[in-house]
Amino acid sequence: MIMAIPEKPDSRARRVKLTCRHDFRLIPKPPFAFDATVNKPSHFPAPTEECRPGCFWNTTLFRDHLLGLRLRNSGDTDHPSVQLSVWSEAPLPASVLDPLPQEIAFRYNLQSDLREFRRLMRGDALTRGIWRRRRGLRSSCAYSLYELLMISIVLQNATVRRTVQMLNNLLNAFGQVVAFDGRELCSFWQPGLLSRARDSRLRDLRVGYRARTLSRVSKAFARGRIDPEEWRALSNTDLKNQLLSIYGVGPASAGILMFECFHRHEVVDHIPPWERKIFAKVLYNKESVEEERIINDARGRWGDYAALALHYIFEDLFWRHSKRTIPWLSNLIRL
DNA sequence: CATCAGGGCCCTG
DNA sequence: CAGGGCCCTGAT
Repeated sequence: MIMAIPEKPDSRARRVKLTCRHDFRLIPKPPFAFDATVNKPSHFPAPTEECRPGCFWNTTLFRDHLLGLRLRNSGDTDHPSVQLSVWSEAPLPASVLDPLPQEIAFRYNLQSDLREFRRLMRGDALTRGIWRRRRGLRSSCAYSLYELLMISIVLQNATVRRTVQMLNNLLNAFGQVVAFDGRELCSFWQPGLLSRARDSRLRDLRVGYRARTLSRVSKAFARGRIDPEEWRALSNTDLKNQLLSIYGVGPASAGILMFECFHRHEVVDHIPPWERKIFAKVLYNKESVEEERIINDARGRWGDYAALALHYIFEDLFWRHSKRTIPWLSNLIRL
């Protein structure tokens, strides 16, 4: 488990209280592992979310509305059910409320059919046990594409500590502190707000050369020229090309977005250096292995589910690490 | 004190 | 298509 301290919301940020509440019930396709889907122990802690067993809170901007979300497990792996509660400042118009359950179902990939994947996992000696422990885990993202893009950008060429620092600085400067359901979380900003910020102001937030990227991406979103909901229908190749066309998005960020945001479980085109070391150890018991080899082997073993299988292996490792420290893994997590 | 790589990406030759 | 440069930070 990454032990960086999630900083408390800062007094510099504006505060807002969300008092309107709407409730929905979502029924995922079984098997569905609630905790393993909402909580990714390999991720760094973000002040925009909070996680407890059986419950998850986060803020997000959806169709220009600031929302506080709570997902609560009200079923089990084989009979899944999720209570979704949504808080907002004012009553939400139908244009936001109606598509919301679908949106959340998409973000958590609730309707994914895992039968073929299950067959592949159980047919492989390495993943059989992992499937037993984590069956029903999905690729998921609690955030919009824009929000995940901001996270991807602060991940670039940075260690965990620095990523956390950059994100917190940005959230404090441009986000809000959001109170709902008895807790306070940070929220991201509207793209337009960041697009108008001066370069020097961003530099002061210690984001370095990423200032240019953050600003250009925000401009593109503020202009409304990017419609991520349309991109969901694209083929893997077309989607990847669209993502790569975004300024500041290269192979590593495209990989994150393809998998976490768009749930493309087939696509493993790139494995970043840090993950490469971890897979080298887990899959080959070696210090380092060629990226090409890891990718080809994964495709051979898990076919169209190579990315999802690697994700299961990775998250299972971090889940076990959070229960009982795995020394070699501690050494690879560079704070 | 200096130097350097780090969970990339863009741009140039 | 290889490699330099880029902001910062902590490690050496």
